[in-house]
Amino acid sequence: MHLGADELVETLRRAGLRATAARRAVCEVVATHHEEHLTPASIVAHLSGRVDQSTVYRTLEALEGAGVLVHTHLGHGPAVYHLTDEPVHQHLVCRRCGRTIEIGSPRLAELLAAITDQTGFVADPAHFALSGLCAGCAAADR
Amino acid sequence: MHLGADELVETLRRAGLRATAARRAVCEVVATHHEEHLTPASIVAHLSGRVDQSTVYRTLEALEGAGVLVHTHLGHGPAVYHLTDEPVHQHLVCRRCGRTIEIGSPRLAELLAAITDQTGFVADPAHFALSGLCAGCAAADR
DNA sequence: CTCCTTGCAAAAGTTTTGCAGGGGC
DNA sequence: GCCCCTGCAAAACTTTTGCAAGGAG
Repeated sequence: MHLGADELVETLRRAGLRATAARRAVCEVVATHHEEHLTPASIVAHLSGRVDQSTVYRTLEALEGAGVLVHTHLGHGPAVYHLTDEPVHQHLVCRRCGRTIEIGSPRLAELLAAITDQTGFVADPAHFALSGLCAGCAAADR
Repeated sequence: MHLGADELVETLRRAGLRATAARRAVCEVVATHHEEHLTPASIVAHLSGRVDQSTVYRTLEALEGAGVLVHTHLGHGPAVYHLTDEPVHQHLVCRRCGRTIEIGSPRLAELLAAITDQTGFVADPAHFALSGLCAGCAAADR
C-alpha cells in the first residue's frame, strides 16, 4: 500500500514544517492520485485553484526534500511527480505518439548496475525519461 | 572527421531550404564548436548577437529535422545540441556537482538492446540525460 | 506572540509565434 | 518577381521569488 495523505503530512511535520491546510490539501491530492502523472498545474486544478501554484511548488519541493516524492521530466512539458514508495521504474516516452510506458525493477537494476560498473556513476532512473519509439510506432516506421 | 559547416548548409539546401547568411553562420558555429555543449543562447553569443535567437532556434530545428543534429536535455537549463555524426552516447549528469560524463557505444548498445528485447521500445539515448551521482560524489556520500 | 506560510503579483528562464520588410534563387 | 527568411517584439509556458497579511504552535 502507498503512503496516505496523513503520512505525507506527518513527514512534513517531522521535517520541522507546519501542518497547514494548504499542505494537507496538496498531500491529499498526491496521495489520492498517485497513479496519475501529476504536474503542479494538475494539482492546482484538482484543488480548483483553492491553493496557489507557488504554494503547490513549495509543498512539492518540501516533500521531495523529505525524500517521499520525486519529479521526472517526461518531455518538453512540465515535470511530473511520483511517490517514492512506488517500485523503481524507468519511464519510456514515445516521441511519435507520446505514450509513456514503464520498465520495472529486475532488468532495470541490471542495466543501472552495468553503468555503475563501467563508470562509477550511480544513475537515478527516476529523474529523466528515456525518449524513443514505442513498439507500435517503431513497427510503423518500416 | 565531423561534418563541416559547408556540409551542414548543403544538408539544408537538400531539404529545400535556402542558404542564407544567418543559416551559414549558425552552421559555422555548430561545426566549429561540435565538442562543446552548445545551447541556443551560446550560439547567439558566439555570433555576438548578429543572428537573432529566433532564427537560431529555427535553424537548429531545421538541422534537427534534416537528421544531422539532435538536442538533449541535461537538466533544468536549456537544451544542448549535438551533431549526429558523433558516436552514440548517453549523457550522465551528476545532480550534486553538475559534471557531465558520457558513456559510449558498446555497453550502451547492449543496454538499449536489452530494453528493446523486453518491451519493444526502441530507446534513443541522445534525447535525455541520466541523472545521478558521479563516482566522486557517490563516494563522498558514505 | 513569534515567525513560518500563504496568496498575489511579478520576474526569470527557455522556447515559440506574428508580422512586415528584405534577400535568395 | 515570387515567396522564403529574418529580425523584432511579444507571447507562451514552466518555475521561482519578494512581500505584506494571516495562521500554526
